[in-house]
Amino acid sequence: MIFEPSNVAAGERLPREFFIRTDVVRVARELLGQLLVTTFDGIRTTGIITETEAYRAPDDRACHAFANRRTARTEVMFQEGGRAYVYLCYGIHHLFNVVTAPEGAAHAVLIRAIQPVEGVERMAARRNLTLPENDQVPGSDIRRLTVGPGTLSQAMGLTTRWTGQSFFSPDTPVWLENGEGIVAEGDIEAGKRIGVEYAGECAGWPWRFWLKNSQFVKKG
DNA sequence: CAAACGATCGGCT
DNA sequence: GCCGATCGTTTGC
Repeated sequence: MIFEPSNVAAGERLPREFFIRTDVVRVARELLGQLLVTTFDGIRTTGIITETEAYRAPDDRACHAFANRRTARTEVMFQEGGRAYVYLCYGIHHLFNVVTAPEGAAHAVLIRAIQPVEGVERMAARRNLTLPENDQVPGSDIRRLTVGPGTLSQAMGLTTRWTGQSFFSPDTPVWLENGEGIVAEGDIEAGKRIGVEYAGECAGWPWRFWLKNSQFVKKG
């Protein structure tokens, strides 16, 4: 069965067919507007994906599995799409990626930002932030909750503990749901990926995507 | 075994 | 805009 946007109604889980497609750049675009869900602590926390980046072995120097090099850390990227790849960055930040493509191809999409929907209080607690009493409080910008790959992972309770977790196992605490279908091309902007200057010409590839009209992205 | 290096964040100037 | 924190992973000796 081939994935078709019309096959999945709003609120339903994204199926295996969505993730195992071979074009990770397209999947990165089509993850925009979808809903990331976790259910830790018996509490459902969700957010609309607003910013993503594609990473693709073997030709992408910025990808951890560049040249299809297998290590203990990157092995999960070679597994079948539809699971988490979470790794520790700078010794502090847990970065959550969605593994894509069939088994053997190491492709993944870094989730860079979400817009909180459900469980906002729990997210704030995980972030050690106090929710603003109103929108005018200086320094209380709600974006500090879930904008940035390290901060959204913390808000959602996602750590390296969950790397390899399938979105389809019966008791999984993490999965994705259809938001409102595939976002139109005109509502998406693209640019260079962040923090990959070391990757030579790959650093210039426009594989970062964000919702043009969202406040919940790094710039804007 | 030692050491360098991050797909970042937040505080400070 | 700049800079330090912080530690698992990876690679080199």
